[in-house]
Amino acid sequence: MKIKIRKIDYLPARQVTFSKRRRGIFKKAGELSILCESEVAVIIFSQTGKLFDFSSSSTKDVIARYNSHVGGEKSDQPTLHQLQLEKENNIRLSKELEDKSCKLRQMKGVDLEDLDLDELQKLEKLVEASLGRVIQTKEEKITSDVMALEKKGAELIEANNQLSQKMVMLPGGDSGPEAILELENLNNIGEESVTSESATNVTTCSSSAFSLEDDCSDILSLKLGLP
Amino acid sequence: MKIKIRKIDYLPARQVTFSKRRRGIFKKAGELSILCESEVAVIIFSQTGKLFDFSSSSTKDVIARYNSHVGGEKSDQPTLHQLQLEKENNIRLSKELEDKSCKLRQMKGVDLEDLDLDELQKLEKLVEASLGRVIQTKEEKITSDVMALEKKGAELIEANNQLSQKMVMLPGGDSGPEAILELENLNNIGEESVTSESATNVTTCSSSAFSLEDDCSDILSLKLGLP
DNA sequence: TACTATTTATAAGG
DNA sequence: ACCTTATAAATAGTA
Repeated sequence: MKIKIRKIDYLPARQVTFSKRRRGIFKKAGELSILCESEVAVIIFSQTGKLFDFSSSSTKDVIARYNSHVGGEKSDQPTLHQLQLEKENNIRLSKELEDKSCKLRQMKGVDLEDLDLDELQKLEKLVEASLGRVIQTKEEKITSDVMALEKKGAELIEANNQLSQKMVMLPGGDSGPEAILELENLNNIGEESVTSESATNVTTCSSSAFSLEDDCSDILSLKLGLP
Repeated sequence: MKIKIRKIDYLPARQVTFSKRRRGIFKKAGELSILCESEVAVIIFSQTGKLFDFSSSSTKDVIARYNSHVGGEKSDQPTLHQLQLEKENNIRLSKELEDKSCKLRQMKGVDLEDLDLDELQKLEKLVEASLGRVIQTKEEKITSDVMALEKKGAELIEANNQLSQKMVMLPGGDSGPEAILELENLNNIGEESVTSESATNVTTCSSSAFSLEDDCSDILSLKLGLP
């Protein structure tokens, strides 16, 4: 009764064998998955194109797992779970963003209709305190900027003095005196364009609310009347 | 030598059985595909997660055929592109959130180190203006709250009067007089708990910054000494 | 589908 | 991992 493993020509016999062996394989697959705690899927298409499948869990899951193991190459398979996570993340972020926007608007003193009196008073205190800190920071900034300017001005004057001393020792050079700047000239430039090195790492917060479109050239680029 | 179909506890035996039966299934699958001219794929993940697969043609092809047979359900295919979109969306939201957080902190007067003088001055003006609006809103609120209170107080007094008039007409009822409240009593409650209907739709902005944990019971729930 | 003769798979042990 | 062997299981052919 042994048979050769080659196509069974007689159709009814083939159909019977197909059905018997198919059940046999499914049974073996189930046994394997239980005996060895493994995940198994069997997919069979009959000659007529009919689909039969068996899986210890879910054929789709096993296929997904297969794709994630095999398919670094192309296909989709970081799969639904990941997509779900991303979507949840998205929803969370949107909520946080909405919350922050709401608070920001309230800090700006708009959209206050929904606040009750107690909240309004707390908000007032908050904004008041904020204003105090801003003013204090601003004043500290002015102080330090002025000090930095004075220091640089003094250095410039010193440098200028040294330069003009060298000038007068050169033959035919009488352009020296015009290059000398006094300290007062430097200080009077004042609050318009004090930025020297502070505006470099603000890019993290591209503040469109309080624009930072100043890009004044460095005050040190003084044209000393030199070639 | 018959065995029960349940997990083999002894690891080495399990491993041996796994490999033997796996080969057995693969052999059977190959035989079936030849004998009956069918397309077969077997996918097995060992307990340790290792993948073994067999197919009469190509496991991927069989999976593709499986998906086209099963997959009218849209679940798996739109993923890759969609996942990409979700991720980009996520990144965008994160950036916006960071930006909003930064601005919010600056509005609160912290993290001002990176601002230059010009920006600080603009911020000061902004906060100043905000404070003005908050104060104005607060005062409007106080006015309208007080007016609403006065109106309700008047209505209550009117209602009370009508009730006590009915009381005196009833036999044996002398609990009437204590229920009467004067307008002054109502107004003196004042700023502690004025919220009547304004705190319902604030939930969109769960303000932890300026807490809104007031939940005072309605001022209208006056116990008139009735049964 | 059911039976049975036979082959095949495999559990246990070396 | 590979053999052996006893036994269980699968199955080809038949009714």
